Amino acid sequence: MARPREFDPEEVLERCLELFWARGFAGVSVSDLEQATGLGRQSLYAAFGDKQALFAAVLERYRAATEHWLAPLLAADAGVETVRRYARDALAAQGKHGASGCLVVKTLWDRGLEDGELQAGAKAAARRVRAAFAHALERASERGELSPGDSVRRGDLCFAAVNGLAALRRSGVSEASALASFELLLESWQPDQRR
Amino acid sequence: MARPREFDPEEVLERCLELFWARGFAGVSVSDLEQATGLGRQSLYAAFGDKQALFAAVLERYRAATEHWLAPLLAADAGVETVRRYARDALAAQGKHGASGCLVVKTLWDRGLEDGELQAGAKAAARRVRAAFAHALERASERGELSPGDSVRRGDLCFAAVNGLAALRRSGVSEASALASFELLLESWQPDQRR
DNA sequence: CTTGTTCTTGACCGCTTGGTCAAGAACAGC
DNA sequence: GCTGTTCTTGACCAAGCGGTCAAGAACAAG
Repeated sequence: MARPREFDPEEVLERCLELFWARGFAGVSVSDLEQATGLGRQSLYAAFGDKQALFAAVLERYRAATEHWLAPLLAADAGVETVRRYARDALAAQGKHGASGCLVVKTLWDRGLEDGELQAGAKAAARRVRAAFAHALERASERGELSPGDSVRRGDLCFAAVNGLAALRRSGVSEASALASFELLLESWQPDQRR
Repeated sequence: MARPREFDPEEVLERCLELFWARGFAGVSVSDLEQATGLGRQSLYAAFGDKQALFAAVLERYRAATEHWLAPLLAADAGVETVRRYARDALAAQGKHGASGCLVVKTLWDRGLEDGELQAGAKAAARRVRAAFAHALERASERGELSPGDSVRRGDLCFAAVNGLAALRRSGVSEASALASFELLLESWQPDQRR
């Protein structure tokens, strides 16, 4: 029995996500958020709490979205092609959002967010991604798509490489070229490499 | 015929480098710089210009330092071991400086430094590193340490991986473990991999 | 229509930011 | 020991920051 909200919180979070993703937590001012969302300041604060809480909500939304991307890697039929597709999609998504790399990883860098809460969440999210890579690669090994090897370590290398691709792109490499570099990684583990 | 400076500019730049490296351009306030260097504000501004110019000087210093690290990769006798050593040293250096990744790459991310000047310089520096990797890998291929392949693309992958290692470390992976993952990359290109 | 609760609007707060100004301190050249 | 130039010190500035407050607008329930 009161005045209803005039905006859709999900939509607002989406706008905020774009900003935070592109510029980082510290790089976005509350005024920027007002402008991007079209909301008044008090509306934002009443709905989400302070800036850090808003960022936490945004990060959670991002995490949920990536969870969807991770699903194929965690599936039983995951394999090399799944990893390849993940890298391609991740690269494409970053391209659309200003080639900013993974928001979770960016959060790991960000100082000023050292309250532990967010950092711990980001670390956990990163661990999930690494585990998903490891799982897919392990499956691929079992199926004979890859030569036998330490899938966990390979997963970590994939994680590092995928995140490094963002740096590569920033330095002026095209999306296609960056992806080709990543392909090299998967190819090198093929068992039947040209005999 | 005037009052001489009471501080060593090089030493001051070194202090500033530590700060900028750990926290990024926007994450360091001029007051922080005063405190870290022990200098008054006017001394800083008189000697280096504004904050951005100071950062540019710091970045140049960093670039010069990495140039020294790059030398072995560009030498004629460069090979797999050289690349391995570079990755190890880079990882160790990052460990000492708060595991913050390469300052040049961080600069590429940083918005607010979009004046073009710095970004262009950072891009060029990144390109030099990539070229150095490519050179070392090409030499290694020629010498038969590696299977034949596209050294440029391999170099880019090395660049991505090395930079991704910083992300790996941030997510909680130990230095030794991160290095082991990188080793995997070099191993996978060995021509005599177990037959 | 009235009432009660929530949302919205916009002014406002203290604080920090990057940057400047002016006066005093310290030295080189004469 | 002057004199002139530079360096240093510390106060100061406008602007932007994250966050709060109070009053008005809009709706649901009675």
